Amino acid sequence: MIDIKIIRNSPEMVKDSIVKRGGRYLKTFEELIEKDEKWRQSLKEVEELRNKRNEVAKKISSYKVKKTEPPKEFLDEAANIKATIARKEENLKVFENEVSQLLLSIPNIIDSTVPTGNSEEDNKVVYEDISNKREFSFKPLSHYEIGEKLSILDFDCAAKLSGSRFALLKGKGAKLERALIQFMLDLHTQNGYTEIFPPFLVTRKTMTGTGQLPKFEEDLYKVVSDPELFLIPTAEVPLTNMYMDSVIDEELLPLKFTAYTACFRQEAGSYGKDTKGLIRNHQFNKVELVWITTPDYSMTALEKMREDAELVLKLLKLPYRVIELCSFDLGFASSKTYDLEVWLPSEKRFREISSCSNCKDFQARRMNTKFKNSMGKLEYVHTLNGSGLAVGRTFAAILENYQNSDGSVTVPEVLRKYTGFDKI
RNA sequence: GGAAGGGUGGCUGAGCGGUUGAAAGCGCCGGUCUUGAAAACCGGUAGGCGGUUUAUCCGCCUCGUGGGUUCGAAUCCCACCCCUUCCGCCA
Repeated sequence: MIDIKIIRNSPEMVKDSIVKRGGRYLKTFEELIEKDEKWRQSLKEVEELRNKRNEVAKKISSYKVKKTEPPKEFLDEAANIKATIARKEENLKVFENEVSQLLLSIPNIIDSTVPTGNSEEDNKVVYEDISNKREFSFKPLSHYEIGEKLSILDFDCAAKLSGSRFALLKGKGAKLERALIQFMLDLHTQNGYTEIFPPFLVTRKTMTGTGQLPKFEEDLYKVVSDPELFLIPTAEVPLTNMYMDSVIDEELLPLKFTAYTACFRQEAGSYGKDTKGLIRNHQFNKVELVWITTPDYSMTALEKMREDAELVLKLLKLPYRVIELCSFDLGFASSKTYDLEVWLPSEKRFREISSCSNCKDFQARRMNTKFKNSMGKLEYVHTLNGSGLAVGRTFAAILENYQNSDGSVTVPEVLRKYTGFDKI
């Protein structure tokens, strides 16, 4: 969440940021301002009463300590105040809850360098590497056509087991998926990331820490037998929350984590979109990157993290480009985001394969994660996350970009020591 | 799932109804001593929120979480969560 003091001191700046996102949150914002006013008024009243109560209690205490009876008028006054407080506190609690819910529903302030835009058309291409883009002498097939022909992907079987938007990998396909995970993790751990294998189920509080809750509950899978537990939609959630409610030594920063996890998303609201193949499934694999840094370093960290994710594509020799998301397309928790997009020959277009975001102190404030700065003061850390990469989409990109006219697929060189075969 | 014990400041750990927001130690910051460092000694050192200021004061809240008892709760009661140990079950 953003600092409510910033909202109070510069409401126009925050409003401007919300408008640039497309104005979806304007109503919430205005309601927040209104409720905050009421809450502070109510708080003032209650605090004054509590102050009175404390003073009377202190007076009574001075008699009790001396083992003498306090005057009856003190006791009566105290009882009186108590009743009033109880009434007013109930009121206060209502405002307090409303304000905190509203505050949790306001998106992050966008960074000043983010291009303003009204649709994803306004996203900016900042880099392109198509040196590995092939000219096909035949009509390139889609990854699911290739996969099904080679019997390494079976969507019918997956649908039988689980319904739509699931994949079943078989034989060399299953092994290629595993090889990709291993390759990515090895690469990142060599680059200074600490590998984590986190829980795939996390609590409501954890989901709130990174911003998936309370706004986006309909995107998550929940556990029916335990309403506090949710399946992670990304490893960003457990990784970033590792330092929830704690103070980190500044010397430990930046912390860099990588993890492979399965990810689970309901994909509500994407009916009819990417219904075939590996692009948009309810369950998919991803290798994630997370940084926890000091505020002055987080923008540099974003560039570094993006490069670490790009390296995977470079080594796999896949054509890709880097997009800087415009204000409209920016995620809820992010203040600045780069997307990496890989070339899919069958679609003749680039598709998102990684998203690298600087969330600044937005998540840290929700998680209560701080560090002690050089002045000895506690300060919120900055958090960043990025995919390094989405495994299923990488799988798809390999099938498409490395397909041969005879229907076979060549395994990228860097993967061969993991797969043990060079052709599918 | 059952039983017992426990969750206190950045950390360790005392307190178990009335100036206790909290002893002591560690750590950290400043100072003395020293050519410098260490040691020793002296002093300082929780966070959040509201108001007032813009840097000063006042107030409120916080001893796992949420309720309750009381004029007053870290301290008593209830529920829940987590940790440790033992038993049971189990990949």
